[in-house]
Amino acid sequence: MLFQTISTGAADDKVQRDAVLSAALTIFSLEGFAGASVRQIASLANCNHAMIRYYFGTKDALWKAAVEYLFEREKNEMSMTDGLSDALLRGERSAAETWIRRYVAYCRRHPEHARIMVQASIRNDEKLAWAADEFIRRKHAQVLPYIEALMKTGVLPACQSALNVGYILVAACQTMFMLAPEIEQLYGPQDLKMHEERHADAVVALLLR
Amino acid sequence: MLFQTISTGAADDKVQRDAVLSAALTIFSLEGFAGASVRQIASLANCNHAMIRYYFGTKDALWKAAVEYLFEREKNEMSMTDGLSDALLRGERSAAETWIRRYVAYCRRHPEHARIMVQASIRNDEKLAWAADEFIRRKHAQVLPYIEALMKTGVLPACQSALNVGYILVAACQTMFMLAPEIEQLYGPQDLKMHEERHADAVVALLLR
DNA sequence: GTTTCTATTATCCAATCGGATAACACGCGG
DNA sequence: CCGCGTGTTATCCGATTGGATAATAGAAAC
Repeated sequence: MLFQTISTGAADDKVQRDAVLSAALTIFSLEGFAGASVRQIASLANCNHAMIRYYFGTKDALWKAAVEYLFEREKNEMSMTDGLSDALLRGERSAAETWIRRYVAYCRRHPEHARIMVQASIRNDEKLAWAADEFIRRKHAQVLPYIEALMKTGVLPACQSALNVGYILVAACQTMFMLAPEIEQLYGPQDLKMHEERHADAVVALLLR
Repeated sequence: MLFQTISTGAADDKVQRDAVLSAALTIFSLEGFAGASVRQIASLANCNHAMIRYYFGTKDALWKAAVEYLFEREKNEMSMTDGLSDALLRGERSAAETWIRRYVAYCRRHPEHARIMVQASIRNDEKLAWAADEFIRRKHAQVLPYIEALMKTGVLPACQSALNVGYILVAACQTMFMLAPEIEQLYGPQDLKMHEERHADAVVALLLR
């Protein structure tokens, strides 16, 4: 079985596989795809770099597996009750506020999400096309109707393009945590948990009506 | 002289030096620092990679020279008349709108600025510390008083932290152009000039009161 | 106990990298 | 016309990389 001399069941495979994928997310997000080395990821996950190749194949495939793992985790942590989704589609302000607070909390907990995807979106290569087809397009199709409904009820100001508003909203939520190292470089160590509440307040105050 | 067999004056040095720095900005922003190679940059600038080492030193030094060039250009293109700066410090709405429109236009023209600095701000290394000391701190000291003044007059909603509002504002302006490859991957080739106006409208409508 | 299959590690390889140095070209002062 | 110094290129080097393969270990089947 995976990464284990003494088997204690299939769950171990998953644990160790998750350790590799989690290490991959960390290294890829911090170093970029080109700057990350499979050996570095293996070292962080306490395994041999040939092991990673054996189970995940090429570095590209490892990146895709890590991104799949990332979006799967996001789906679990950000899953919407039907009630919230419906309220958003009705353009209700309280639903928008709940949604923003949950997303800001997610961005604080998992800054590697924005980090890895922003770097992928800057480099216009096959991996971006794959991620777009596999995840990003789907998310746009989910979020843009919310934006349009919120603009219709006036919770978000009416604009020509919901797409632009969507990018502004998402960027407003995630950028500060994505750039946490910059902020700590400028202002010293930060209490990010405090920033989470403060930042969600700011996003709500700035964007919602 | 620089990169020239037959001299036609010192201006050529600057032109060729600018070509290298411009190429460096392009490659660094697209590939990241680790992913960029000095040979690739030299090739884009039509010179030998040893040439770059001769004039700029290490890869780190080249990156710093490129970032210096970047911020110098920004200073030229985004320079404020005293009138605009004073109006912002008085918290005037029209000044805020002018400022946002100019910054959005800059982000559209030079997406490599956000790309290179975001990647630097994610990787917490010596280069980030250098950029923070050299440029970022200064810019914060310039912008945060504007934010505070605009909050005081109610053009921006009052918030606990001007810093958070500042990051939201800057992120709202730059993210869409930084991620242009993603948008084109999703929706096909875009008329970014049209997006510039549309996006500035959206930022103004969403953030200003 | 032996065989077999698979998980794991050790090793190897060609390519590329940043950086250093040697070789070269060529205008300029003598 | 001839060194001389500087701009430029060619080449070399050790390190690291992604990837491939050989060697090994160790549990399960028999």
